[in-house]
Amino acid sequence: MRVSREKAAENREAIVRAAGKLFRQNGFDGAGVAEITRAAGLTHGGFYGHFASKDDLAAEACAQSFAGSLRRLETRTEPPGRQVEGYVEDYLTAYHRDRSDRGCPMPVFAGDVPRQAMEIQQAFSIGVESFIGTLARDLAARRGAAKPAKRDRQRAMLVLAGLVGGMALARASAKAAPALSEEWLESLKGEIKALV
Amino acid sequence: MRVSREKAAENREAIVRAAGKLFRQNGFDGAGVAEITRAAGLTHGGFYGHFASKDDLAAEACAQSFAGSLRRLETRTEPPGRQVEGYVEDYLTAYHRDRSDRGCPMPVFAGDVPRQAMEIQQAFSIGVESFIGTLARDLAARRGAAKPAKRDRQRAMLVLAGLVGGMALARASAKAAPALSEEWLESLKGEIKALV
DNA sequence: TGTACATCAGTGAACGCGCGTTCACTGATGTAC
DNA sequence: TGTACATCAGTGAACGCGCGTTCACTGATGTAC
Repeated sequence: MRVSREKAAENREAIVRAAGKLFRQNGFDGAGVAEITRAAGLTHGGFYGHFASKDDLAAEACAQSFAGSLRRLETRTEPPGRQVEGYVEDYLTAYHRDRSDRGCPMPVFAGDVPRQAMEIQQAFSIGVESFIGTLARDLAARRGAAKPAKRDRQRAMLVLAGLVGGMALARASAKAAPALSEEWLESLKGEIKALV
Repeated sequence: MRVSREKAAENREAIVRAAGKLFRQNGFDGAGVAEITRAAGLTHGGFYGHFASKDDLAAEACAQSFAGSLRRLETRTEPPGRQVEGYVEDYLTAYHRDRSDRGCPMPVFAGDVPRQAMEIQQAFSIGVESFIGTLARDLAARRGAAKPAKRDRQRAMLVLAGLVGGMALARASAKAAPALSEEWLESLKGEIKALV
């Protein structure tokens, strides 16, 4: 049964949104086309009217997840030069650890991206580059510099690697070693904030 | 056709070894029982005489990969207090990035571990804990301290998170953004060595 | 504005495929005498 | 030490299942007059 063009566009958007949640929750290989379209309130049959393939959807969902995650860094309330600190504080929380479906795509996807389709790898790299740039700009502002220098970018990359690695490791130990998982969040919060 | 008990033990070991390589190369879900046993020079039929399940093998292969990786940290030639620095230098190399099948299990596995069987999560957490302890001991030695204090452990966790996150991100960008991938290795080498 | 019909978004059954796992069988090993 | 036979490590076909993808069909939408 045909639906209006407007409704069809909404359905497409609902699929991308559901995919963003489910891929972040279960990984690219852990969420199927049928599960995703069902979560969007549809059946899987019409899927290929909207997307060329599952990889095509995954690349778009990856890009959208990055955009949403980056927005949370760019719309912070702290003054410039204090935003990275606040972001680190919000990033290394039990809530973020336990709700990967709403969180940063990097800790969930990074390990699998090398084995995914090229369009997914491209969307991921573009997202990472945006994060580095935004972090570096705030680190430059903290120094009173107008534009980020190489040292800002390098420090931004250390901060990002620490956040992504730390969150991935905190999640990996959450069930089998909960005390270690908490320690990841607490220790890194202190160590990384001391870097900025 | 039956083989000797000695040969059977060798076959079992060959399966674990092949699994360690293939899981690190293709991920837990990306390497199958048939592929692994074939790489060990066997067929898949006899697999369940050696292991209760694929997850059972994965847990053992994970533990063995950690042991081998940890050995590379514990048998370094630098004097105590200088070993972390050397390890960082070896870790953040193009060779390590391009040969994940021979490298550290953490960047490959961390993202998928939360969705794996509990025995795999346990093997992973035990391995991570060993790494933190060994890194912290060397950081303590650098200070001239006999035993690692809390600050050594926290710093060790930052170093480990940076290495693991950095390597995962360097691999994720290797094909789609090779310049960014190189930058991950170079920038983090400098930044992390400055931490110890 | 109203009518007739072409369009096409979405449905649900079906496809081929690869996966983890099972099982009847084979034949060399290990053991009892 | 030699022989007869029970044991069991490994083989390869087969299983059920879930996956991504395809397709004939449905019926409301959008359009031509």
